[in-house]
Amino acid sequence: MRFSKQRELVLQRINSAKIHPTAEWIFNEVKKEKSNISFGTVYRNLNQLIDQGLIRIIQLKGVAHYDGNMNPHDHFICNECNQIYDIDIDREDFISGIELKTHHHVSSYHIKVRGTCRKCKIN
Amino acid sequence: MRFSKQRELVLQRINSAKIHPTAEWIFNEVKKEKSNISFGTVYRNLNQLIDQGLIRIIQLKGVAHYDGNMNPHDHFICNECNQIYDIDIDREDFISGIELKTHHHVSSYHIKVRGTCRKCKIN
DNA sequence: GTAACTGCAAATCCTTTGCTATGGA
DNA sequence: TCCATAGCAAAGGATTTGCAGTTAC
Repeated sequence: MRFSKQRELVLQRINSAKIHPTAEWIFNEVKKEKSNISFGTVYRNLNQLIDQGLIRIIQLKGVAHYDGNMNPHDHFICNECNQIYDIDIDREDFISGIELKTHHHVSSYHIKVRGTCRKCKIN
Repeated sequence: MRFSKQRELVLQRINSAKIHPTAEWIFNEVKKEKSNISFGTVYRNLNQLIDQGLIRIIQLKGVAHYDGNMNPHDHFICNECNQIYDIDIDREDFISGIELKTHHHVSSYHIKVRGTCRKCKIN
């Protein structure tokens, strides 16, 4: 992968962001420093950074958010303000544990597990 | 909510489906019985069924899938074939527990917790 | 020099919406 | 009758892609 100022800026903004930004947010941020950057470039670089394992994508209501923290961790999404918080999950006393630790009110959770299914393992 | 043949068919297909279908799959299935149904109708009914708490939506790679099983449960998504399996998660020995039970190979998981965050609780 | 990268604009994909017509209660 | 719902087609929002020019190495 060749160096590019645009990709550097995209990664920088994700890593310094306190939120889990969308492509649009990143685009607007990078634009402040490189006013002629295009959306195509932002998306192309985001996909490359994912392929390189430097960032991860979080789909929320069909909109992609990006996260530069590659340490395994989970997320708390507020139903009101839609903000995404990082959380470390302690599996004992699942919900009460989260509530005690974070002071959020938990109404539901969804665990998404990925891997290779038993059918595909054979092939 | 008034009765509609279209909505009945949409719900029926979701509930009898062994997969977690997309709007497109549901549209094609219902079309077999009601050839003039439109995509708009399918989407409108899907959103209504969600509002009524009769189905739930699962976002996967930015595409909506629908699930008629409202019992709290989680999902296993195969990296190869993208099939979505229902799973019941036993929090002890998280990954090994899933692998033993399902015979899938787990490479990662992501827990999405929802609720009201500590900031929004105040307001 | 050349392959990767860019900006731009058009295309694509999924989903929603405006409109007029239809049909359930 | 009356209003929720339908079909159709156009609009919308997010993301990808084709192309011709530019840049890192």
